[in-house]
Amino acid sequence: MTDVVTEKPRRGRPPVSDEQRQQQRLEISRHAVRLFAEQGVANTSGEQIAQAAGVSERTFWRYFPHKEACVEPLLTKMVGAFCEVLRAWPAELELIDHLRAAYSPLLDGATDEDIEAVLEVVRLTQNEPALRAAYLTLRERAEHTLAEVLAGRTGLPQDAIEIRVQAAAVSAVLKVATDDVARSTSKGVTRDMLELHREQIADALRGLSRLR
Amino acid sequence: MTDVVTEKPRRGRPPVSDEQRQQQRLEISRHAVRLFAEQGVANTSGEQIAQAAGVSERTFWRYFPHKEACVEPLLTKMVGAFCEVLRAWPAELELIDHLRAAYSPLLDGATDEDIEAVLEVVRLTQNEPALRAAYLTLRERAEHTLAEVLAGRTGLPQDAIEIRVQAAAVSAVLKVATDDVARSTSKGVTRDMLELHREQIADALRGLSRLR
DNA sequence: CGATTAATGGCACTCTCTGCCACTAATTGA
DNA sequence: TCAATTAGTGGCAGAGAGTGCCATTAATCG
Repeated sequence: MTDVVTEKPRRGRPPVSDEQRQQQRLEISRHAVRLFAEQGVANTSGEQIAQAAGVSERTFWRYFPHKEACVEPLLTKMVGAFCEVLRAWPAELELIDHLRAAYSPLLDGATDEDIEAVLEVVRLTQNEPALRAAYLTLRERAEHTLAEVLAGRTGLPQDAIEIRVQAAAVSAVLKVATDDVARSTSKGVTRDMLELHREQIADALRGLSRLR
Repeated sequence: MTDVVTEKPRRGRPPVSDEQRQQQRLEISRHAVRLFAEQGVANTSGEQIAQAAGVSERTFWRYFPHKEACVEPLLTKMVGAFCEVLRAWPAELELIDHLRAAYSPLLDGATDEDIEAVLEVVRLTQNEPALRAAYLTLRERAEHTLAEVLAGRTGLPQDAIEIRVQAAAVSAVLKVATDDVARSTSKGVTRDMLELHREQIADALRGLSRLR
């Protein structure tokens, strides 16, 4: 009956935990991004990244299917943080108010270096088409998570057009605001700027209605 | 003074016109897309595409910087058509009403084969990550055009946050609706479906306001 | 026809990424 | 402590992607 978990008596070396793997990916990606910023994507080879990260080239290609994917671990930090906040969106609140109350973009749970690194990556995607494509792909994956949250609130199915449109719209708002804050912090980040970022998102959400 | 056009007494073979070049790109892309659909992107080599299109591999790579770009000519047809409609948006009309009045998605100016081909490509992008990335990149380029139109209507600068957000949102609406129509026409297209597509876009635009 | 400029094709070469295999690491049971 | 088992790593070979360079061909003008 319950074949849900066919208890296999595990033997042999156990696979590394998912967190460990993510950690390793993140570590490699830091080196990759630094090299991308210094020399450009085209001038940075997989071999170079692998060497900088202290693994063999073969192993590097096992961690990343293509070198553009090196930006994923860092960008996921940011997109994921937003999704988490959205998950915690209480039913009785307006989205804008919730964000004002709960969204400290990148502020909590991340070190200052991480914030700087993430913004650096976003800036990179603005000049490196290949990285931009990876970024856009990542964002679209995140839309599914957003849709899940929105579906939960409205009772509509997760793949309803209205839900998917709203998810895509929220994602678009976040994208534009993030691009903007990345640009405006190219000469250094201050708390003020990140606060401004949050207000921009709120404003932008309001601006959506003006389309009518 | 007027160095605007330094009249060069042209000599030698003239460069091919832009339209001719686009036409050639389109022709090659048809072969590419057919092969992509038949065998998958990964199993289709540049050499194969070139051979099918009747040009040398070297020339093929001059027309397309990477093979994923082969979907651009067809997809541009669709995105471009929408942008054109938006350009013609009269100031006194609501967007939704304008679309209802003026947007025959892919219907005018395109043969039936073209419609089928475009929808086929969109469907391809849903299963082929590499093509999806190219599609998303193309859409983001189109956002600039949308922003231009929206800026013109509101008097705001083209790079104002509000404008960029609205452009991204409209683009997102169109994306979701297009994905949907592509999916629902996998077994053949009818006029009805395309009409429905337009209504879905209108509905989706309305749905945006419900985010508040 | 010669001079000039554009487009194409061919060749060599680098880089990306994969399949395969040998080797090492971690774990369990005898 | 020693097989047996399973996972991760590195090395090597090779197909394919994409570029630089040069010779050849095509189109145009005087």
